[in-house]
Amino acid sequence: MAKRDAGPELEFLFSQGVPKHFETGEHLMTEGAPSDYIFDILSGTVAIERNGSSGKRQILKFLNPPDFIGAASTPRYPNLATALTDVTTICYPRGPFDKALRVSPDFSENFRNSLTRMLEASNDHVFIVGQRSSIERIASFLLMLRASQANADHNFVNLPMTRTDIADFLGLTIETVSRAFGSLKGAGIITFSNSHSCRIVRLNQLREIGGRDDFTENRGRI
Amino acid sequence: MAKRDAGPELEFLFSQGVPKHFETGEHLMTEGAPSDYIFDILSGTVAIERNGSSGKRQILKFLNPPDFIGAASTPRYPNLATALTDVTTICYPRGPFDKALRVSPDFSENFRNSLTRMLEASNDHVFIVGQRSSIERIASFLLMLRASQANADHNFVNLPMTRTDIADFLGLTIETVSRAFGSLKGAGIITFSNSHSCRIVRLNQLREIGGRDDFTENRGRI
DNA sequence: CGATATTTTGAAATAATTCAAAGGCAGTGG
DNA sequence: CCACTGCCTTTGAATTATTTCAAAATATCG
Repeated sequence: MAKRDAGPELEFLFSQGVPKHFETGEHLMTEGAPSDYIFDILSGTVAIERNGSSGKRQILKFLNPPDFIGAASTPRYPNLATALTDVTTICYPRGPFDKALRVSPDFSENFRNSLTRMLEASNDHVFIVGQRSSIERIASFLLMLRASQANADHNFVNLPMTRTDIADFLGLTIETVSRAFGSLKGAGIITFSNSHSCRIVRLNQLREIGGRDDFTENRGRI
Repeated sequence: MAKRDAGPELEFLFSQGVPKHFETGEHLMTEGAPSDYIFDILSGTVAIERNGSSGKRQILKFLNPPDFIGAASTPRYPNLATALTDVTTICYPRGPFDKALRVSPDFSENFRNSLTRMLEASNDHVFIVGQRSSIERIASFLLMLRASQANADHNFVNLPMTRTDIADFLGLTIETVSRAFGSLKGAGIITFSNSHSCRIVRLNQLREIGGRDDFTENRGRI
């Protein structure tokens, strides 16, 4: 989320922020609810998901600090947001938020840039799910997590979500996810201490499998 | 694209617009090229695509009037834009465009809403490719085209793109696309006059298969 | 009309899913 | 502290949807 450093309207917006806490499994917003709030994530992991009429579930994004939720331009949220861990947020009402967007070009530009990044992340997601094998998807996924987690040990990756969540994010089943992790492990590319965290042992091989060059962060660059 | 009705900066921006024409197969922009221009599409169909290192191709979006291209916040375009038909555009340099975004809250809001809609369309895309069978993907695709084409005959759908393009959009092969069209035809749900246009005969059945309720346009609504 | 590219159809191969069961881990209560 | 319970994950075997490879049919274009 765009950070505080200018203007009385922004000061006002930030003064309107209310801390909100969610426990694992709670919904920050539900499909069809009025899109009255925007949440700035301070800690924890949130899944944005869509539940199809046929019972299918697709996770659209995993969000972590400093992401925010509630970009919807529609009057109601189109998707469901679920806390995968304990989550703390600051919750801003949409009124002052929109006001700040209109009044502050800097704030507006920051928000626009965030939207663009989310759009590019979605494009990456479509590419992964549309074109890649299960092992490649898992490799890309691990690389994405690695990039988004500023761990002291860069090759240690946290997996706060369940296998079901990973499967629903990557368009696979939990069994396929498990087998893909298994074959990366078997190839000596990653190791597991427990099932919710792993260590990348051969980063270059993982990058090769994951197709590092195919993603936004690494394209369109000088 | 946000349309003209206010302010001197917008007047200036619009005065800077240059008409550009592209023939089938030409690129409006290429991966890694400086993102110096934004194109307003006046006619024709453009594919935004990503070509993976392994030779895989994913079409991220099919764009038609009044869509625009070049939202990239990065200094270089991350994706490739290809004209699928003859395409006419107005090309705006990024400088005045960004200036207009900073100066006009209305213009900025329009652009932000466009970005949000694109993001929601991407989310739909992820859902389709991640969760649905080949026939369901084709059904959704036909419904999307139907919605985006304001044809006099609402159940007549143009397919300006090739089967390869459709396959690369839906994460399938051309053979699977062909077979899926074949089974919808066999079920009497659609008919073909030629391979680049079809008629929806049983819209409700197509909607059932396509999962109409699962998409942004039909959710988050009152 | 002939040549080339695109689309459709067919048969075999394969990646992923489904169904089924075992293994591992965390929390609860005795 | 240990056994029990329930949940999540892993592994196995069979099934299936989609892909791949190959060829025929159809459309497009000079």
